[in-house]
Amino acid sequence: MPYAPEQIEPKWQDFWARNDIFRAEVDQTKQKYYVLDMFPYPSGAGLHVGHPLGYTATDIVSRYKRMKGFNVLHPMGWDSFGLPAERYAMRTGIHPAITTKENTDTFRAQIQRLGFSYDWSRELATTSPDFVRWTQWIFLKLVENNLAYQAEVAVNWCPAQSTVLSNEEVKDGKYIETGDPVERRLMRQWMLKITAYAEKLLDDLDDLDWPDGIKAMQRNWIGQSHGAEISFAIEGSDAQVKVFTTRPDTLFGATYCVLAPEHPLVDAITRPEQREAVQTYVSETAKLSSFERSELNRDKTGAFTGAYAINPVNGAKTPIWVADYVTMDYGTGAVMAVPAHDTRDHEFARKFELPIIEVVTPEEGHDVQAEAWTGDGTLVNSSFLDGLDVDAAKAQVIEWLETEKAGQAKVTYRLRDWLFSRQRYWGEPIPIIHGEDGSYSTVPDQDLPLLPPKLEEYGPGPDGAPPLARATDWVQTTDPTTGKPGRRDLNTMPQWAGSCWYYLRFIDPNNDLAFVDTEKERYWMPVDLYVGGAEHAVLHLLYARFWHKVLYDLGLVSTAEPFQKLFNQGMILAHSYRDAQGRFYEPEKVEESSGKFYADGKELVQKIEKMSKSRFNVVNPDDVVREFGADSVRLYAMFMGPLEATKPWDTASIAGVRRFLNRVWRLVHDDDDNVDMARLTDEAPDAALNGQLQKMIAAVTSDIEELRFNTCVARLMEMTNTLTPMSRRPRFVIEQFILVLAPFAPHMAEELWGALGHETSIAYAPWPSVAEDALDAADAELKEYPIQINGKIRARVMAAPNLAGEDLLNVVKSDEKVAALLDQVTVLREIPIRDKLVNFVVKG
RNA sequence: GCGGGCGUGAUGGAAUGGUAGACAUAUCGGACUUAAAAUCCGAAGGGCUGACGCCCGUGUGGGUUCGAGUCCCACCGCCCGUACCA
Repeated sequence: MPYAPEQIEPKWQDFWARNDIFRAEVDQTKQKYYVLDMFPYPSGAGLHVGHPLGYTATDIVSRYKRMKGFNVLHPMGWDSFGLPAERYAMRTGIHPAITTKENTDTFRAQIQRLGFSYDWSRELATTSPDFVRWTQWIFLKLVENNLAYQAEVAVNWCPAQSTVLSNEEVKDGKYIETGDPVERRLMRQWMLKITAYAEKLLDDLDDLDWPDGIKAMQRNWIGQSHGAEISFAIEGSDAQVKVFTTRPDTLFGATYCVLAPEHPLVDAITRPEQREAVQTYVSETAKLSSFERSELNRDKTGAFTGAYAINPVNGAKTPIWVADYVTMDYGTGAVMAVPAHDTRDHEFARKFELPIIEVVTPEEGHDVQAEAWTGDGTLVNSSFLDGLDVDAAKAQVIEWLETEKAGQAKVTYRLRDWLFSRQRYWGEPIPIIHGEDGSYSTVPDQDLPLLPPKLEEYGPGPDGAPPLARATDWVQTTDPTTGKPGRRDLNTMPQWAGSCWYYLRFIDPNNDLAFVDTEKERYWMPVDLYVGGAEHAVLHLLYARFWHKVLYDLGLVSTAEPFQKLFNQGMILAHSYRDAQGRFYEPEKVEESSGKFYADGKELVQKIEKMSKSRFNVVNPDDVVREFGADSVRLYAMFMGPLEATKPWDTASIAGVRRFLNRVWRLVHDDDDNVDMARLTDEAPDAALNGQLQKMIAAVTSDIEELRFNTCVARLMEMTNTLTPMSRRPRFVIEQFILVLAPFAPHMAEELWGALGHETSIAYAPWPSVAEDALDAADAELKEYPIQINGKIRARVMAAPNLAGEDLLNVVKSDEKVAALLDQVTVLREIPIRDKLVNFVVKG
């Protein structure tokens, strides 16, 4: 019987589980290594081949680090609150907890079939009461420290579904599931003060070993900008309008001011004769969705208030307009407009015929009346700033403003506070009790967790109230601190809450006294390697960093950052097939013929796209495991290409790695499936074979450290290709090879390790070290040196390896062919490169 | 617009500034077989040539260098993120 993964894989998975092989405990004598995957939402669709990609990578690192002697923490759990289960409950009446449990069981079984070395004793789910308890406890820490507050904010309201939607569920002003329009509505919501951490979140990025792209996205999202806040007095009023600008140097070029339509001063300053026009404009704007309002190609619109602001620097009267190109949620909600040097102001000024005053000299031939000049230049028309460049003028004008008390330097962030309430059922209820007088108090620690109440129906409550409002008995309660009647908060937390701290709970998942034990936390944190998709680049990773920093400032965790090294696996795409009408076909129904594709007699177009049900191109890992085995799936996932690259899945190509594993099996087994004693020898390998082995070990070791698994697999294949035709195979080489194979194809490695007579699991066998002297001895005989003439290869010379300098030149020049080549020309320069090549620079 | 990334055979991809295409898929040829599958061995970037060989070749155009897929500049194309951010 040949290699049969369907038999050996379940056997070893069972062995690992029964013997707690991957159980991790604090051990101060060993160096720790914490490898974490972004835990999945257990959806009804089951695992997707994208999951095993990242999980295989972290599993290889975990197994490698264990063999290197590290104490490895490698846990898995479930981000199990989520909307699909709730929607399913609304349709069927089946409680989301039931659906969630079923899906989790499916996911767990699918993941276990791939042979990952998780410490399953640490499995957790964000929906479990024990976990919810501590999520709520941390939220209350935020409340206690004034980092959570309630405010009236605009939310996405979907009238057709009578529910609030998250930003992620809204695209182009419509609910992505049904296409129903979504409008803005003011509601009282819980907000988390993430803006208080904007600066730390930005600064601490510098020391993290994260991909530059992700750091850049976080920096962008936080959006720090340096400028000035400037106060403009309003003519005939005590009020002032404060504007934020990054170009205070252009203050002399301000020809009007603009308030956002929602700006609180709009009403107060609008002159009676303009009131009707302004009110009409403001209410028209309010009707627009945020999508319509932010459409880039929209014409500028606005209305004049009739009021004038006084430019503090020169006393100039500038008209105050209301326009929706200024939004209330950035800066101060008001701007000074400098049309000569800002493209948006320029466009507005041209439309409403407002003056354009040049204050920075543009480059030759640029006319600010025709187009704004936003580059550097020399200040003009600006009194005491004349002659300065932009940077000097900024500093100068800020100094002047501070002296005159008309403004000051100011740093503004794009980051907004985090809207933390959802009008949902399947989430952690916000543990707050509201008093009749409008005050609120927190649910005491000993009453946590506060779980979602039992409901008959999971849809929105009466009058569009959140679903929790249906549980009237639950809502009506007594405030345990005051003894007065109160009402529970009707909101739940967003799905992000659990993932903000789950990596801490993995360290100590069963602790009843604390969210994590201090000593264990000190031992295991920070996470040394965190692998997941780039779709969480901003939201999850920013939210988790925020919570972690709050916990750090409260002295509850020992590191300022949770995830030291981050790596993003690339997206996996797949072939899709569609006909001229745009209908998709399942790949099994497609036939290929001379490079074209057909189904039902129609010619199809093949495309590489994201996997999705509607395109019929989703690959289920279970099917692939059944057909090829888990080790093949793992190897293929790694062999496809660089981990971070977006790349297409091609099930046919798995045959290649399966063939490789078949060959590996036969390195040890004969045709009758017995250990092949005839070929396996106890002789030491010759220098060439040992050299290749050592090079392979060195290459795989450094490639694992750098997460370049695709080339690891290629190195393993090369070794096998060398060993396969050999009639005598040194046991030493075979065993070293199996050790290096172990992290990649652990079932195969355990099986062969056992077949060769080892009685303990290969999981903790020491990783082979590289014999440096064997590396040098590798090419004991001859190697080929390419000979270049003026950089082009003209000959090849066989000579001893590792030659350099004069030695190399002498050998090369004594070669007949080289001598002939050099005979006709004048050699200007000789460039011998040690162990590589020789280049002759010649003339004639 | 801004930020990040990517362009290499039929295909996935490899290559500390030093032999471009490792490794694999698909293809073709051979061995084994009554036959097929499996397995093993071999061929293969393009062009010219009977052959030895020669020329061209990593999106395009320049540059640095003895030598560039790799470094620098400009451009073209594609992907991802983000945007009236003052």
